[in-house]
Amino acid sequence: MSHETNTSIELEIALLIRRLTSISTGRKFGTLDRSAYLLLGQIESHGSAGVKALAEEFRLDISTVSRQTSALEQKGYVYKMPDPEDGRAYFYQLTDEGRRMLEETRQQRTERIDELLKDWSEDERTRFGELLAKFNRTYLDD
Amino acid sequence: MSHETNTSIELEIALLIRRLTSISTGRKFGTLDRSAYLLLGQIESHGSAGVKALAEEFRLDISTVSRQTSALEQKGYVYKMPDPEDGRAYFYQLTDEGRRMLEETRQQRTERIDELLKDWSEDERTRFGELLAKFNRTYLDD
DNA sequence: CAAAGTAGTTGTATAATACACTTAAATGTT
DNA sequence: AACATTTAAGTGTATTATACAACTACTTTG
Repeated sequence: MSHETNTSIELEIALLIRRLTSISTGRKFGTLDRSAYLLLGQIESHGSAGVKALAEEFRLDISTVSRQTSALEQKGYVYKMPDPEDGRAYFYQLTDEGRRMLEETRQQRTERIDELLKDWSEDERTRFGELLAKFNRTYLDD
Repeated sequence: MSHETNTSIELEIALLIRRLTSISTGRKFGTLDRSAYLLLGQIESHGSAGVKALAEEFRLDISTVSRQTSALEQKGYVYKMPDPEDGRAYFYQLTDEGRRMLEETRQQRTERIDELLKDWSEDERTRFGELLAKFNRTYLDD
C-alpha cells in the first residue's frame, strides 16, 4: 500500500471539503485544524503569499483569511514580511515551527487515511486520488 | 453522459461532506441547504424516522437535528407523528411539499454536477461515483 | 413503585464564515 | 501636481451549524 497515494488522497479530500463547505466545528484531523493545515500547505507549496492571494486560492473572503493568518501568526507558525513593492501588502512565510506542525499534521492525517483505506486495493486508492484531484481542478475552473 | 451516474455522484459528495465537516454557511447548491436536503433524502429513502435515528445516521448531535427538523417542520416539508409505542418519540414524515422540494433540489444539484463534469468520460464519472460511495461506506464503519 | 434510562427540546457557547466599513497605500485622470 | 479611484489588509457585526448541558416527560428495570 503506497503511502504517497494516501497522502495525495487526504490532501485532495481536504481541498474538496474546503471548496464545498465552509467551516468544520473543531473537527480536527490532526494537530492543526483544516483551515490552518490548508493555508500552511499552500504557503509551503506555492511560496509566501498575501491574504488576498490565499483568499482567492481557497475561495474565501479576505476578512476570513485575514483572521486565519492572524491566528497562525499568533501561534508562531507564520510570520509577516512587508511587500517591498507595495506598502499595503504583506507576504506570509512559514516559520520552522510552522513547517514542523505542517509535517506533523500531514503525517497524522495520512495515517488516518491509511487506516480508513487499509482494505482498498492499490488500484482503487490510486484511482480515487486521481479522480478527487481531477474533481477539485474541475471545481476550480467554475 | 448518464444522468443517473451524476445523481449518484452529487449524493455521495453531499454525504462525504456531511461526514467530514460540520456546517456550510449558507452555501446552498439548490433550494434546500445541505442539511435539509440530506435529512429529507434520508426520510424518503429509509422511511419516517425520529430525531435520534437521524442524528445517528449523520453523526450529529441530537440537539442539532432537533433544530433542523424543527425548521423543516416550520417550512412545511415534514410533519411529526407521535410514535404510538413510545410517548416520548415521534416519526418525521415527508409532506407532499417536502417531497416536491427534495426532488427539485435533487434536480438542481444534479444539473450542477452535469455541468461540472461535462468533460469527464463516462468511465471516469462512474468510477468516481463508485469510489466516493465506497469511501463514504468506509467512513461509516469507523 | 421507585430509580435509572431515554427521546426530544431548549439554553448557551463556539467557530468559520460573509458583508460592510475603515485605513493606508497605490494608481489613474485631468 | 492634485485629486479621485482602486486596492490590500484589518475590524465590527451578524449568521449559522454545531456541541454540550440542563430540563421535561415518558419508559424500563430492579
